[in-house]
Amino acid sequence: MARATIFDVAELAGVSIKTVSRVVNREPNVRASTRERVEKAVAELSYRPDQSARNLASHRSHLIGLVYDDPAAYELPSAGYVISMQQGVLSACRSGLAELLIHPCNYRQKDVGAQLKSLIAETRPAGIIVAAPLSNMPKIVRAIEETGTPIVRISTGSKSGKQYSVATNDRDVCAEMTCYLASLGHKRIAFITGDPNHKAVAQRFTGYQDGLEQSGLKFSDRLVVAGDNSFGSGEACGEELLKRKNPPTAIFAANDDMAAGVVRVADRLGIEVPAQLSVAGFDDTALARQLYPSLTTIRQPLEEMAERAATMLLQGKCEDADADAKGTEIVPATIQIRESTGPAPG
Amino acid sequence: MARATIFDVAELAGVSIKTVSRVVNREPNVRASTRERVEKAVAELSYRPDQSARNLASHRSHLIGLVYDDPAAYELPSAGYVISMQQGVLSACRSGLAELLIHPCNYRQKDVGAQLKSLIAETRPAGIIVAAPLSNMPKIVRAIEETGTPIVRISTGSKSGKQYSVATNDRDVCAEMTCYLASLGHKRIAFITGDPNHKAVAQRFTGYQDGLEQSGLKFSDRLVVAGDNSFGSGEACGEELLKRKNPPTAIFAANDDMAAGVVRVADRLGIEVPAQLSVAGFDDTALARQLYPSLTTIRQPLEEMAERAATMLLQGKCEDADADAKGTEIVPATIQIRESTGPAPG
DNA sequence: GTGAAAGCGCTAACAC
DNA sequence: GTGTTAGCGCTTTCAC
Repeated sequence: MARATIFDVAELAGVSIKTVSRVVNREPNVRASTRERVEKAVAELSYRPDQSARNLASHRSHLIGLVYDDPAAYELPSAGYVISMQQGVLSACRSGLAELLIHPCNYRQKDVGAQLKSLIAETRPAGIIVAAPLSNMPKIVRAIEETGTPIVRISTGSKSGKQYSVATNDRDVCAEMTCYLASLGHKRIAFITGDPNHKAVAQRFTGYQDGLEQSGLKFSDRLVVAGDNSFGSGEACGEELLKRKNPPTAIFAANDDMAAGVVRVADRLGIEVPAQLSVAGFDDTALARQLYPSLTTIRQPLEEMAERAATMLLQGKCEDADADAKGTEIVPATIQIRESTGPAPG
Repeated sequence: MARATIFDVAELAGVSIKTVSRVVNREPNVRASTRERVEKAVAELSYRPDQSARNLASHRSHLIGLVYDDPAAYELPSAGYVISMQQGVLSACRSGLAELLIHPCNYRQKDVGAQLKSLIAETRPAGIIVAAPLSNMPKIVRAIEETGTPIVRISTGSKSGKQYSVATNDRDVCAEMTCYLASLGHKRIAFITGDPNHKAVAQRFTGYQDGLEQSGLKFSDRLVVAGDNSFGSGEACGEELLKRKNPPTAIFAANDDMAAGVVRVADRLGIEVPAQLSVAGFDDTALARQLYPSLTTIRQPLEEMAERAATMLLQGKCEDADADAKGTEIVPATIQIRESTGPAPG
């Protein structure tokens, strides 16, 4: 049995194909009784509209493209980050009759822009979601914009009002975390910065400074060490900080992987966490819960952010090039207090 | 400027659209000089064939569907598993002009079969890759088979010769790991089993038994405890084993998450790893390297397996229903020795 | 080797 | 409210 087409359904329901199309696409202007007849025919023939035909005729697909930094390009731990976003987009897709096309890409390659344009030309997605840190790279964003495809950035930090984006309050929540550490009696709170390409990570540093100020502590760049977002760099930075004559009593790392590195190095140096040292991270990766002691961290609402982004796209809210209408939705991050932080020693 | 169509290219190259089609699809029977002219025109217009039109006309898409167990359905740590497979499929897609459509699905839902059929009817993928454990579930595999779509199972363990599949040697490598532990002098080697729905995990248990036998140790079901693949169950099983009067000196868990649970519980009980207890896992997740002590485990060649599967599909090797031609490719797993295993105490 | 014509299954624009 | 008619941009015959 060949698969049913819109003609088969129309015939069985005794209507024209246009009416079937209306019903399938949930358009208005169909009498309830007609709608029912059509729906019955659809069910009976287990009719599914062919997406290719649909896309071809309508000049758009029902595909959402999700573009993110290729995790294979360096380390694996961003797996959770990617999966969360995929989940978010997928749940929006399920209620929006769409499918998800994933496209990890390596921004270090010269021709990323061209690659993205090819992808778009071939698949004509209904919209593209670009995740951080790519969402902050002009060459990526511009390449997509040039195709005229609606784009939503999952960004972080800065509200650049030029495009639609979904962001979280990295800065504020980092200030909050810093205040929390200060409230535990810590006076020397160190910060490990991350990959400078990652704008969000820079925002976290600013938030740390805000938090110090709000807590009446004064900022010292001696307490700031530069990591690169990796576990290994967390170990290195942690070691440097902890081997000083007057080491910090709390270390706040710009992501969980680096925080995990600090915990590991503390263990090796015989420094007890949290009795002698408090450690906080950012991201709330699976690692954070499984570490011993489990990590106090900040949960980014990635899944929700991705879902919002996909919904914006599917509702067609991002079609117009009208800059005024564009805006940033903020989905707040939340602090997760676990075992790695406690009262300052002494 | 509207995007170029096959007509524009044909006109610029001074040939018919059919010839352009031949060049683009790498078909034979085109004179080299003609091919060149067409390629030049393609480049000049940056022509990209519209996939929708292509699919519509050819009754097939260039999409590969990847179906796997929805990680949101329970815990997050399978993120690495999913990402690895996606990477593998993507690298095959890049050289095969295809795109990847991901479809996590929850096998606990009654209508998974119908959902899969809808997906297939709508997107008409060139083929479907089903990952373990779904690849061992008849209702899933059958639903896909009924649509006539080529399918490759990423399986594990059993070579069920009925379908094309890519598998790894779970059983053999677990025997090897067990022998390795025995060679370190361990006599009481415990095993933590996993989710019974996961056939591969059952194979691991069989491999453990093989390994004991090969090492001249006798199997005792007192040394076998049932986990459910989660970190928490690893903690629980580890605690049960370690609180005995005559505890095992080595624990081999059917996956890394459970092994991590054992390490954590050992730490809490003041048992040193690996001095007093050796712990081994399976999967080589990111966690394995980041744990302290880092985990001796088994690396599954997931990415390679997924790439093989996608390549099989893209080469059209899975079209015929001829059962004889079908077979299982084996990609071997390898032992990764790290810090969590060492000589037996005493 | 190359080309002409006929669709693929749908949506869009308009008529009724 | 509903139907008619043209395509969308390709691949597929099959003819040359």
